[in-house]
Amino acid sequence: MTDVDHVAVAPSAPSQAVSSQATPYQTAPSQAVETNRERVSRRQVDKFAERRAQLADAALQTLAELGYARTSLREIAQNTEFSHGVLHYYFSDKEDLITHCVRQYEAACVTRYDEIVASASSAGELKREFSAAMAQTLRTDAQMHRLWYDLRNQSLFEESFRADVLEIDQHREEMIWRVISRYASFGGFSIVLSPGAAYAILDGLFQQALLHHLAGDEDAAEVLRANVVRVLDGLEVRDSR
Amino acid sequence: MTDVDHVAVAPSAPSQAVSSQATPYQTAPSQAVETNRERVSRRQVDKFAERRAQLADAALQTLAELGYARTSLREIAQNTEFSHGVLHYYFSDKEDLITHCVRQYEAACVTRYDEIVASASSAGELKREFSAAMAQTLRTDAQMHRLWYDLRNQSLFEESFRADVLEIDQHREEMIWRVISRYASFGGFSIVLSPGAAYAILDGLFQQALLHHLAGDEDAAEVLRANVVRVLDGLEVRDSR
DNA sequence: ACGCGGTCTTGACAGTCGTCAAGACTTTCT
DNA sequence: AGAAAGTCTTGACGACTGTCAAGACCGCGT
Repeated sequence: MTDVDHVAVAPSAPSQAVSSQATPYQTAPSQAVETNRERVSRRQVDKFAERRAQLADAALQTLAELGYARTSLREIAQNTEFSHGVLHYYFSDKEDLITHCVRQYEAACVTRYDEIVASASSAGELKREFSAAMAQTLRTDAQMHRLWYDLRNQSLFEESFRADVLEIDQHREEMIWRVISRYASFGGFSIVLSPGAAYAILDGLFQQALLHHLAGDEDAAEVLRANVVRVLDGLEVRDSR
Repeated sequence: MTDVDHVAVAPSAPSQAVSSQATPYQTAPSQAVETNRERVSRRQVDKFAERRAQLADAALQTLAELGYARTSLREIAQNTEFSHGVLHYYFSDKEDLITHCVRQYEAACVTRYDEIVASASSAGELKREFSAAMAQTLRTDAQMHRLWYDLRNQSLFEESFRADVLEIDQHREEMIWRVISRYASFGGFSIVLSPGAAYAILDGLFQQALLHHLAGDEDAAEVLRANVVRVLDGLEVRDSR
């Protein structure tokens, strides 16, 4: 009877969570009746979303290890306590899984420097801590960063990721701009560069450092730090003439 | 007898060209004897190298269309008048083919701005023409550029391309530096940025513009041009204080 | 205690991949 | 012209891929 819906798309209650993308229990139904069944379904939906997130995490780890081109669903499942079939229980297909991965990645990456912005109390301190944080995340999270660049590059060929990639890129740009504009307000000058240009410049420096770092260049992080400082210095000088 | 060598690796005379990577007829043998056979072998080697280049061209075109992850040998052969088997006659395996592609790509890309450097007669002219040329190649050669970024990214995961990628990246950096240093000497100032940093910054701007251009943003090229001008202006101001 | 719905495993499917052997065709040399 | 070497096609192979159906398992509510 409902076997097709059951297996192919998703189980009955959580299926709404899959298709509508919004947490289904926010659309409050008649609350007086059936509160019990409602609570149950909510618990199920939570559990469903939780496992989805867990599987997407494993997928992210696999993607960061092997890269997009060499990552298969069976390989992802092997970084998991489950078998490969479970992926099609929680995701409609591979594209759905990777899209979910991309969105899940965003949450962990887009607020990276915000606490530095919040805690710094001078232009010099912000400059020092921001450049050091970039060098640090290069050393610590190189795999995740190369995954991001890999996925962003895929979006140059495959339309399906493009919207999500552009959205994440926009958020990264805003994150950088929060740093830059705070830096400018500390220093008492304004910025000639647009937010987009500032982001592109710092991203270019980071990407180059990532390449050299992964190629075994141990100075890459330090060079990156120095270059970031120099770029920030350049912004400062530019407006104070 | 020599069937294995014959088919799997390469034909007898040109096989040296495949394995030794250097043009075999540069290692001049005894020239007095057998000049005839020598001339023949040379012609064969030329023809062999020519077809290799032709096939690598088709592979480059396919890679630029589909991206590394989705390019198969059969797909490459379909952009060709030959069948898929011929690729294993001219290349030992897929890695060999793509490595050859990468090296062949380099030749066509690394001298892009040199004539501008040669012909410009002032800092302003160089700045105008260089930024316009970057915008122009973004519009015209977007497919090839996204291929380059794709391959460079693959080298973050796969060691085999890394050396070639780093070499090409180095040449691109030098190409940019020829522009920048010429620009500085026209303007009568020196540059604070290292060649690597200057390249990374411009490359970051270009890559961002490429993403937006391929996403349908028609202003991307013009924005790139303006940003490049602004960066060059920044260099100029920096040292003249 | 029973049954049902959600969860997960197993095994298979059709398709594609890189690779390679066998042989047909073409060019070149003697 | 015949022989030999080079070139290319054909078809197959084993491995791997995404997908999915069938059913086993398990915990919960009744």
